[in-house]
This record gives sequence, C-alpha cells and structure tokens, in this order.
Amino acid sequence: MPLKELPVLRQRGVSSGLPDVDEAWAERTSELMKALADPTRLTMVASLWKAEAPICICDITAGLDLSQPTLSHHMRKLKDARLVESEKRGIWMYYRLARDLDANTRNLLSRLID
Amino acid sequence: MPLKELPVLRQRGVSSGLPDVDEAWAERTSELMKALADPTRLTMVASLWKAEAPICICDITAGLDLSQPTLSHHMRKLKDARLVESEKRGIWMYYRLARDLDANTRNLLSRLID
DNA sequence: ACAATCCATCGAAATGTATCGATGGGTCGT
DNA sequence: ACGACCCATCGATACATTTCGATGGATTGT
Repeated sequence: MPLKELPVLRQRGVSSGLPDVDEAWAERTSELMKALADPTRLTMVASLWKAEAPICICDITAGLDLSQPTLSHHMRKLKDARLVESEKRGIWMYYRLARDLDANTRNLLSRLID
Repeated sequence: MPLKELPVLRQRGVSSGLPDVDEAWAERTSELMKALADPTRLTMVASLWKAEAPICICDITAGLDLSQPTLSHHMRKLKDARLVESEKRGIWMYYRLARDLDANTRNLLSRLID
C-alpha cells in the first residue's frame, strides 16, 4: 500500500467561486494586446491614428531607424491583427487604420493614444 | 573613382511630415500591453477586476489548469507592471487589482473587460 | 530595355517568453 | 516538533519574437 489516507484538506481559499472568464475572450483579446505589445508597432499605430492620410512605409522607414524588412514585418503583424489595411498605389504601399475597426477597439486606441 | 554620380532621388513618399510619436510613451505603453498580452494573465486580471474581494492563487490554480509555478510567474509579471498588488494573510497570498491604478489604465481595462 | 526604387518574403541569429518539476522558506494545526 | 499546506524562486526546455542582410517581383522614368 504505497499511499496513506488522503490528507485532510485544510480549508482552502474559500472564495471558491472566483468569477469565471470567457476563454475565447481571453484568447481573442490577448491577440489584440500582442499586436500592440511592441513599441515600434505602437508608434506605427499611433502615427496612423493621428495621420489624416494613409502613410507609406518608406516614410516610416525614414523616421524609425530600423531596417525596411523589420518594419514590413511589423506592419504585417498589424495587418494580421486587422488593425490596419493597405493599398498599393504605383510604387508605394499605403497603410491606414482599418476602416472597419469595431467601436470597442477604436475606443481602446483612443484611450491609449490620446 | 568607385562611385558614379549620386542617383537622382525619385520623389519619395511625399507626406514627409508623418506625425511624430513620443518614444517614451511607446516604450511605456508597450510594457503595459505586454503585461496583458497573454490569455492567462488576461484571465487573471479579468477575475480580479470582476471580483469583489482579493483572490488567492490557490483558487486560480484550481480553475486554470496550469501549474502553480506558472501562475506565480504570471502573477509576478502583473505585479511588475503595477497592475496588481498582493498581501499575505496567514498561509495565503491574496491578490487584488492595484488600488492606485491611474484613471486611464482603469478605463482601458474597463473597455477590455466589460 | 535598363536602371532605380519600393516592398514582401526567406533564412538565420539573437533574444525573450511560457511552462514545468524540484526545491526551500513560511505558517499553521496537531 | 512534525506534517501538511501555500507560495516564490531556480534551472531547464521548448517555443515565439525581433531583427537583419540577401533576394526577387513589381512599377515607373529614361
């Protein structure tokens, strides 16, 4: 018999019913947070937020002293997160904030940036 | 003479004055986003947000099917980000949302969670 | 056609993160 | 003092992210 009796459980944390949180919400929201969890991407988003017109990467490259592939990579993440959308015009790729951002996300960005 | 004349610069992105963004803000804000960029930590924060009373880790451990060291690690990150504070009561370590959260962060969480 | 530019992608390197088991310091009943 | 519990830390591992240089497709001016 390898085991003794089960130990008497000392009264545990008591508040047994901790408010349960929707798992899907957590997953979804963490994706959004991840997209914003980088200073470069935050700067990009804030630029697009403040800018009237769409911006092309070449302009951002000029200001941010990181390589072009790196910025392209970051922009892609923002796009994957559906925060920005892009449009090709001639040589240039123009980025803007996604126009179909839901009100909640928009509010969030407003809190963050303004 | 290794180099030819400098190439004529084709007109670049034009909107030369992209709105500049405060670097310190980006750094600071990305730290906050990183703290929230994980489903487990989001769940913890949401639990604490919704809960009336402080919660001890043992309760969270019961609900979240991750190991105790892992949850302790996540809680530490939230603490480092000054989102939560802790208090020892007897055996238990109780966590709660930081009471000195600034209004902006509080608003942010409200947008996220409610 | 050619040269120059913009950009996305690939492959690689460095760094950071999430997760666990093991350990040890506290704190309480018995 | 002992056993049982809570918890934070350490060390290790697996995985993800950031960053770059090199490359190649696309587009335009000459």
